[in-house]
Amino acid sequence: MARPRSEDKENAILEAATRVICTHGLSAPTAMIAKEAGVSNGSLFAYFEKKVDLLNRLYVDLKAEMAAAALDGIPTESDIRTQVFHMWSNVIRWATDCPEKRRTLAHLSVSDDVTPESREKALGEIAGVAELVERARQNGPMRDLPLDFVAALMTALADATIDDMIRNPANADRHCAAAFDGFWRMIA
Amino acid sequence: MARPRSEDKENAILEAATRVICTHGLSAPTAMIAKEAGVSNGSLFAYFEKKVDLLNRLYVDLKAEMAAAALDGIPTESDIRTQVFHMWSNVIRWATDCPEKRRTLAHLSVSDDVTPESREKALGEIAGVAELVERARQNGPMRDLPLDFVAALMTALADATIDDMIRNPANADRHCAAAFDGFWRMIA
DNA sequence: TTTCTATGACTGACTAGTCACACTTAAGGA
DNA sequence: TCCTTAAGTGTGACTAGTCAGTCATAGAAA
Repeated sequence: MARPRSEDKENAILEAATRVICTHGLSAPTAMIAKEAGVSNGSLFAYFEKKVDLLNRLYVDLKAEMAAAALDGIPTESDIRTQVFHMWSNVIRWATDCPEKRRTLAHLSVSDDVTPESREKALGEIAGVAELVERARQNGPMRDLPLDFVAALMTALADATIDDMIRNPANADRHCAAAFDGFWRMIA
Repeated sequence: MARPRSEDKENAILEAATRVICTHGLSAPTAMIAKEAGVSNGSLFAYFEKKVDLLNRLYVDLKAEMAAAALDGIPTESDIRTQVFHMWSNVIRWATDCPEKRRTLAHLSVSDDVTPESREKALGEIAGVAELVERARQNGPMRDLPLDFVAALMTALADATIDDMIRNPANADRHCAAAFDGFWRMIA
């Protein structure tokens, strides 16, 4: 009986928030996000009751998108090292292809506005990644450590590698491969 | 002939800022920092012209303190692995002993308010750490990579390890040692 | 006609930084 | 030893600006 809410507008707000937060940080005004999305200030609050709600939604969405990118086209017939390297490359390609998404995700990751519930949800989204890491380390020296911890070490290495690749594009591929080799010596 | 500016007050402001930013983030009001330091709002701006200046100073100070802690009591007679492990343990002890400083430093590290100049300065403060890493990797598989990159990988691993130890204190020592073993397999 | 969405000016709360005035220090003169 | 005075520091109420979130009104769909 009434005018339906538009999914396009919600997406426009989320995409605008990614762009604006990338450059202005989490203190980016909602008015700026709304303007960038081509939507009125008031409408933003129709789609997301509070600014924190928008932030939490964005965090989960970006994590899910990154996880989906990581698992894209994994060669399941190949040996495990090849598969994990494929995943490693996927994550790094996603991060270098979408620097705005990565930067915004980095802002969100360290924010207190992102609730433990959202972080839990995001952990669920990256289950596929964890499963691959589990198979990779199961006969290696880190086989008795909690999987979460090993996954965190991998994420830390990948993140530092991406930072380096962005700062120093000339050696990007070489450093990407070298860091993966290091990671593999560590776990396998 | 005039009343001298008090170094105690400056330190009180820096320490108060560490505590307040730890819990309230970088958006902590200057008024709150001044109150915590037992100093008037106006005085804070006598010691630090702008809020960013305080933030930058705090960043460099905390980095220097961490570097000093890292190099404390290195057994220079022992083999290189022992020395690097000593440094690794020092950093991790500092971080777990002063969680407020670490958390505030983490807030500052990702902030755009911290200028490249401050980051450069901080890099100078940790030169001793870099020198040790250089000796550790010089015959290993990462000998041809830039030292900065290898140091960044170590920092990333140490940081992820500290996060894990804080979340999961029961296994702290075991994970600390296991992560160092992994790091050593990676570089040596 | 009903029931919702869309708009943007507006509100109230908050914050970085200022400023006029009060106070403190130390050097120098008596 | 005490007083004067120059040259600052210390204070907190205040200003100017910002921002999250609201609300009255207009308009679209059913």
